[in-house]
Amino acid sequence: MNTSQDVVDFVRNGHLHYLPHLSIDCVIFGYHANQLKTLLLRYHGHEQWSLPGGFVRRHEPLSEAAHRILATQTQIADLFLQQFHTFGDGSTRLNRIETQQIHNRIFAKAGVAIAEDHWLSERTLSVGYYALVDYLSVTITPDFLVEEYAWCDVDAIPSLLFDHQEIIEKALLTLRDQLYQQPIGARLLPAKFTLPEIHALYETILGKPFDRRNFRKKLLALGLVRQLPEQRRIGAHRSPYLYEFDPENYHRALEEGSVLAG
Amino acid sequence: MNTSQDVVDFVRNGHLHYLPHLSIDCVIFGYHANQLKTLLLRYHGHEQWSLPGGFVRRHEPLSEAAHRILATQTQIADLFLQQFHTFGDGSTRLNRIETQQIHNRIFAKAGVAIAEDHWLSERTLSVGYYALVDYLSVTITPDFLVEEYAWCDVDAIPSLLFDHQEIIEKALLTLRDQLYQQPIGARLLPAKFTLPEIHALYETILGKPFDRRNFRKKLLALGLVRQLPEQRRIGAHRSPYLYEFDPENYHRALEEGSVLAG
DNA sequence: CCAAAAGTGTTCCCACTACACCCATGT
DNA sequence: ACATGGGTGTAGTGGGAACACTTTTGG
Repeated sequence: MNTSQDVVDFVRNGHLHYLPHLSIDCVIFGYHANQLKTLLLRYHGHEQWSLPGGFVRRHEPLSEAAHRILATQTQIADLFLQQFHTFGDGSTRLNRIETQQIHNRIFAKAGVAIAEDHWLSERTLSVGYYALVDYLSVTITPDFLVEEYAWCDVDAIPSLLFDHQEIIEKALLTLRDQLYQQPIGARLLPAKFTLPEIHALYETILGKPFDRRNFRKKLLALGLVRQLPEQRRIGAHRSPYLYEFDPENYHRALEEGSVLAG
Repeated sequence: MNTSQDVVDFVRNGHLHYLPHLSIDCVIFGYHANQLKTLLLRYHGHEQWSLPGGFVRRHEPLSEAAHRILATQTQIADLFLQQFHTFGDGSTRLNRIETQQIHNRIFAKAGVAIAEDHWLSERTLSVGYYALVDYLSVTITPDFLVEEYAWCDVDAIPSLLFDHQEIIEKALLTLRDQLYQQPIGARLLPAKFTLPEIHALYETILGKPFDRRNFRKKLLALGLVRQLPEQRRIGAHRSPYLYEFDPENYHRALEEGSVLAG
């Protein structure tokens, strides 16, 4: 939503166009400087951070809604989006009044109030999607209601609104579970990357160390990556070679669930 | 719902107590005679079969709703229930009129009609849960609206209402993916089972053959099962030994994702 | 010259694979 | 006796694990 008027329209007429009681929350993962990060935002009037999210139109396919929500908040060239869980157990149980207050503080920026019987004040389940993006190719389309955006290291997530903490944790677990079934490496890394980069990425996601030599051996033995003649300059150190994924072997390995050396 | 009056109340006042636009569907897996089966039901007035399902109360945690729905339709001692996907892309896109007609045929048994603007006629997303049960210890609590229940072999599923076909397929894929992370074997088998039983179960779920000797060797090497002195009589053949799971080793192996021999 | 990071090869052993014959039971 | 299904062991090998020194680069 780009203008105050958009927001007012949404609050007044949203119930005609969106499904109540259901939202979509997106955990956007990126990888930079050997750190796994997620994109968070902070609404006007709140100190706590939130996940990007939105609502489903009344006749819109669910996955289409997730893509639309992501597309309106960020401009991401090549997007991988995956549903991972639906949250409705509310470890963070908010009552109607609390929900109303949170929304009122958000929407105050547009000078519009949310009543206690407004649909946004009601209980809302949330479908969680995770997105994998190339950190460097993301640009953000600022939303009228959002005061700031930030990439946060996943091991230093600040205090979050609603049950977004729980959603991120589940997304991380899913990432770990699916590392050998989904093209997670290829989506988080740029087209050309170094061995230390992919090595650190796997260590970060799985939370355990891998022997560098065995790791490279396995990648090459499975034909997952190809070494390029180019090198990258990284300052006062030896220049690492660049690699690229071999799409065919990579996707075959994902289907078979081939596990890398540990 | 046990009586005509229950059904009438539900149709008239359900919107006050349940969340609209959202249902829960349960794929109940059981294992018997070396066949993986799911429990299906057929509503009065329909030739097609359906998954057991229901709606979420307005302030009821989602997983609690799933347990309640299962508990009212079946009496299952020891239940393992796991959310696996939320369906809202509608490969089976039904419009309002078609949805209304399906519900009208179901609810006709109670002599109550569903209007075109009734909440049950509207677009509904579905949260899929799969349950693992010990086939022999399930007893069914007949529902007023259901004409018959049946366990169907998963490789001979009949034509189903709504998008239930897709839901079962996704449940089976999930079962396959999670066989080494969730206690699927232990929940589908009775407390004591034979090696040929568990062997065939793994072959069925993963859809590929395992060498009998290597399979047993691996189970014992990981300490997953203990051989008991008892045997089972199986008619005109040699009596197989009974085994039981070693809970401690079994759960440790699941956490590590240990893979059995292929 | 030094500090920091990247590149690289070998050995050992365990665990997976492949494989076939005998035994128990009921008819 | 026979048909059916269950029980059981070994040998070979390939892949995973462990492990340390050299090279590059910039300051």
